[in-house]
Amino acid sequence: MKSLQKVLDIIDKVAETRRAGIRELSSMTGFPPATIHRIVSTLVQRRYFDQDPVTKKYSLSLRFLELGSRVQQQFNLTAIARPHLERLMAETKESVNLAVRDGDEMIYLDHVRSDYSLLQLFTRPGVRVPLNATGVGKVFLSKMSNPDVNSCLERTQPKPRTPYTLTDKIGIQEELSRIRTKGFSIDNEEFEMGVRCVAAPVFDHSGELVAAISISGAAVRISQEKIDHFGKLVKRCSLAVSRELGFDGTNEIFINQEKGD
Amino acid sequence: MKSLQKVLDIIDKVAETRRAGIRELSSMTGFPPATIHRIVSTLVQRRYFDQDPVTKKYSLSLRFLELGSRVQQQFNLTAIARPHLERLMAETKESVNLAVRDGDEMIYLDHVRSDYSLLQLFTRPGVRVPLNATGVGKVFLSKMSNPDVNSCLERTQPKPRTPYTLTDKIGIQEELSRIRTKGFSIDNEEFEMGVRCVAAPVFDHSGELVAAISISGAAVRISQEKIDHFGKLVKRCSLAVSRELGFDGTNEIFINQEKGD
DNA sequence: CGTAAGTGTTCCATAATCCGAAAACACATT
DNA sequence: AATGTGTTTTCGGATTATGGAACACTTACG
Repeated sequence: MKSLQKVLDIIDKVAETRRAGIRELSSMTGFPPATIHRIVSTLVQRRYFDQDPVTKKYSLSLRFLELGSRVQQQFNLTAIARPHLERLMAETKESVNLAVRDGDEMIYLDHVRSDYSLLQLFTRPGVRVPLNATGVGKVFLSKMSNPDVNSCLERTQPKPRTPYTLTDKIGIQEELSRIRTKGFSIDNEEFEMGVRCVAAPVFDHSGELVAAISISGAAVRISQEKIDHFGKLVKRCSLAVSRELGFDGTNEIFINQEKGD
Repeated sequence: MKSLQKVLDIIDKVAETRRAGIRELSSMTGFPPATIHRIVSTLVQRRYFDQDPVTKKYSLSLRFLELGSRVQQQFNLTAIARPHLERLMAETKESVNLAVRDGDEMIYLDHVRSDYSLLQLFTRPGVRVPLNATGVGKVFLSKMSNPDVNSCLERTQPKPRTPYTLTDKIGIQEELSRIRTKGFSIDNEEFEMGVRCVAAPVFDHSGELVAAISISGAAVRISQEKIDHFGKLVKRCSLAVSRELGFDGTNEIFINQEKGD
């Protein structure tokens, strides 16, 4: 389906640039303006795109917000987790997030913002973050086999986001084995300076890892001593969600479950 | 662009049904299975659709959540309004919503849930509601001319959602003129039994109506006496947002500004 | 004020691309 | 093993997308 490929290229480019004109899209994609115009005007007619009447530039319409909302609903995980996330926020006074893996990235499904903290990590549902530099991502890495982890790192070629970001294989392997022992992961200013996270896994009825829950907040408030306490709380919360999904084990299936190569 | 029309038909149908197989889509759209398959497999390849490996059914992927999130960000309105919405929630202890008009419907951009109320109106960002039966929608109707209101009602043919829903032109015209006088609109169990809303308009720098903010909560808690007080609060809040958008008038531009036919 | 440069938009002959009936395939269920 | 479900592949034909070129319109500049 060659023409559809072009359509999706255009949608991707418009999403990247937020708003773009026909000529602009033409030079980015290499398709002639007439082709772009035909595709884009169909998208406008079907209300998938908006066209600014004065600048003539095109942008994604609210239709995508609507469709995204549908997708979020389909994950009844979100509905199940909500009350637990709110309780965890109340217990810790820190923001709480729910994320799932999508390919080589994590994608946030939901979050409960702390009313107490001023510093907020930007985790709107739909935002993507790397696996290696986040608490939720490392939870997923820790459940993968060593070769899988390596090939994932190969593919994504993670760049250090802060001086603390782990990017070398050996460092990451050590970190993952620590996570498997403790049952929760820590992001110690590895994604954003000044922000620490503590994250734990959510399993479904079959014991499959389906999501991760994290507490995130200013490093000044999440001291080293607090981390173990928060780890306990986030594990309890994620276990409660797992239970509602029909999981009958414990978080401790992590322990001593080193993934070999 | 005929083939793109088919693609969008398929996306629409999958969004409606949440998940669908090829046969199912074929009978819904009238296109032969081979056509559906070609389109859908391209969408899967480009990660716009997911295919359940066991049931083979297709669904919208997280890509749509991502794109929807982008759209929401583009409305920096959301970012500007956020703190005001939170303050309004704190003042009223009721849930607060931000919505914009999209065609003949309203679409929610953001909401702040009350921690105090058990009964919650379901207003996730991206959800659509009719213009005539909601507080936020009536704000937009009240800024339209009578003929525009009538033709909008003609197009949408609103169905009563509760015994209180206004659907006749004369009743609505009276209601709109009341809104123009008061500067805020009321949804008195017109959308959902047991739920009352109070909504006010947000204007941009050019004085154009761009959004509406509403307080929504259980009718038992939002008594008739409270409505005027809430009206004052929601007007103050929406005016504060309007000011941040560069608006230099007052909400009272509604008053005595009857739209003629 | 007029010319030039830049955009979005429309047209149309050409052939590449999409189409869809039918058949093959995969996989449960009986 | 047979039946029924639904998915996937094939392939010749013609519908449909293509893209160069012309047009309309706005903005930038001398």
